[in-house]
Amino acid sequence: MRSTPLTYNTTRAFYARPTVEVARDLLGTILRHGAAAARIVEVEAYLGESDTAAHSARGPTPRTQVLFGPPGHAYVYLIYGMHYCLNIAAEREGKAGCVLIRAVEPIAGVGLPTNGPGKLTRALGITLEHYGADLTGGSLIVCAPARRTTFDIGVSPRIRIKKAIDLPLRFFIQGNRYVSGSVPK
DNA sequence: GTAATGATCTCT
DNA sequence: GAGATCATTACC
Repeated sequence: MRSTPLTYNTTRAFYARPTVEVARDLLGTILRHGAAAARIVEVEAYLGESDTAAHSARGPTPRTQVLFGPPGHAYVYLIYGMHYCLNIAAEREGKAGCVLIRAVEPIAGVGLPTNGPGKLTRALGITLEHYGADLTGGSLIVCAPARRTTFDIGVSPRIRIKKAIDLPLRFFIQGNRYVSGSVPK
């Protein structure tokens, strides 16, 4: 049994920045849900404007309203009728933009694979009940490591979307074994 | 009301 | 490479 790293909660200001910056800075942070903890190793940025691949591209809808609300809140949705995906709203209130958590590295209390968007939500027990949850305080939170670790950040186009596939908005920790093995077609 | 779509995963 | 499986969205 190893001790988990000392951590401090992320702040609202952390998320109230350009989506791409938030996405990059989320790499290496700790996602906690109850007793489960995992390190974020792969993310994708979805921009609110001029990003046809984003759910927020065509304006607010009942589902995407949280993306236009205050940053630092969870956007969870069911995809393909089977899997939940966890996103974190970025940008200031009134402007859409979010970061999809694609893969995490288990730290404690995780007994299932986490190398994929649908897998990590299942492994951490994240469901629609977390829709709109405040990730700066609550049962589901994101913490930053007390000791900053350094790593190389890899960049690539986003995976398995059908629009705007040319944009390099996927970020991951270079060489980390928990980065999803999915390869764009 | 009806139909198309999809930021996935698992098995073959 | 294909199927599972359903909420959301767009359109009639």
